[in-house]
Amino acid sequence: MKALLSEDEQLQIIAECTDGQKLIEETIRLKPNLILCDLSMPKMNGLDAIREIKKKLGDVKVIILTIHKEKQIFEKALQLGVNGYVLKEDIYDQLKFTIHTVLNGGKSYSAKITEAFAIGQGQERSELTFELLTRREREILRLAALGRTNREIGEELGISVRTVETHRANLMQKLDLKNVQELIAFAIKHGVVSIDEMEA
Amino acid sequence: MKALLSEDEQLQIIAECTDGQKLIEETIRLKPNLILCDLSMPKMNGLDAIREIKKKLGDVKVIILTIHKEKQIFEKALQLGVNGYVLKEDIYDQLKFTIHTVLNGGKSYSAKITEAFAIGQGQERSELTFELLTRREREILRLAALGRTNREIGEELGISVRTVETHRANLMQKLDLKNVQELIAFAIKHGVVSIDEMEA
DNA sequence: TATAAACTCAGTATTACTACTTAGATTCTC
DNA sequence: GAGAATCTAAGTAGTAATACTGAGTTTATA
Repeated sequence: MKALLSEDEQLQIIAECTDGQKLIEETIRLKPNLILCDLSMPKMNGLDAIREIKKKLGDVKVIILTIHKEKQIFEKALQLGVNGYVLKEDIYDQLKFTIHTVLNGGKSYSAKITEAFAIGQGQERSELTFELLTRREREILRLAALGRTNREIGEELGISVRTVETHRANLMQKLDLKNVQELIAFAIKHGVVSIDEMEA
Repeated sequence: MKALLSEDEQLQIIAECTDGQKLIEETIRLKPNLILCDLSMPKMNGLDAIREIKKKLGDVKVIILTIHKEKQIFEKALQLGVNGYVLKEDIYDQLKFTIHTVLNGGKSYSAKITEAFAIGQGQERSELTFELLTRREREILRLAALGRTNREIGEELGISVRTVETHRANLMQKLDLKNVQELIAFAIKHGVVSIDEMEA
């Protein structure tokens, strides 16, 4: 997202904050024109941070980017005087446009692709490492990423736990993954699982 | 995403497929107007699946939604006659619009929010459960989601492994999480970690 | 300043995963 | 049909996480 926004010459990203406390500190220090922030952050809730900021620096603009469309939260945000409120689901509008274009017989290719053509960039490394996996290994990668234990995977596929362990060890080695977290990160980045189908 | 697309009356989602093989089978069975698919899928690669489909049912329209802007992949997709190619980064265009509106002194609130107002829906459960966590617990949630072992977390924070275990157990119980996968899913959904900062 | 909340640490036992190796059965391919 | 790749399974050993419990110390706040 940072890379994407940086492409816009009218924008300059001067800081990134990992929690609400840092957000307040950095805002006071750097006095930005605009803050783009989520509501759920470590240490301090986004709305609380914004309240602090608006108290100390009333003229800074704030856009909320969140998944929350709960009335209470939005009203609270409005009371605090936020300038923009973007739902994460809004960002799919581009996709909708493409769908309708295609359904009407047209074609639509991402402009960024053609731009990339001119520059001649692009690497396939990660796609290739994924190709190294066998069918069984991908199946197990998926189930493991979804939170199944080896025992459950074995039951689900009708094979021994030991076999699952073998497959899992092989795919971990092929992809150079060190733990479950990396396995999940890989699975998400390659579309083997989506965040939505993951529990919790 | 399914929920989002379903809102459009002109669209009707008649199937969802978890892998390339099922995609082929279902396409032949249901003969949809349009297929929206990723490139990375279990069992069979997206492009291979599309090749099969285009061979058997030439008139079905296909939109690729992917993170890949590699020249080779896009060219391969073009050769197969896909009708649309959407980069996942394209979908941030809506966000860009809001940013510029706000920077120019305007305000911009998601239309979906005001719609939701009329219906009066919305729940805060997950936001509240997150609030249950203490500062220390959120710190440990974050580090655990990023792949650190309890031992590493202890060293990083200068506390005993046993303390980390306690915090971890407490936060798992508070959030009703059963395993690391759910922990990660929760962390991602609440913006405690982003997929990008996760290794692999 | 009392009281609660948060943070700290450990004992004990169990379960899950990882590393490394070996090896037979099946399936695909040249 | 030979050979490779894949799928299957297990032995052994070690590491990591979880499920309980109990308990002392610090910190915030009413």
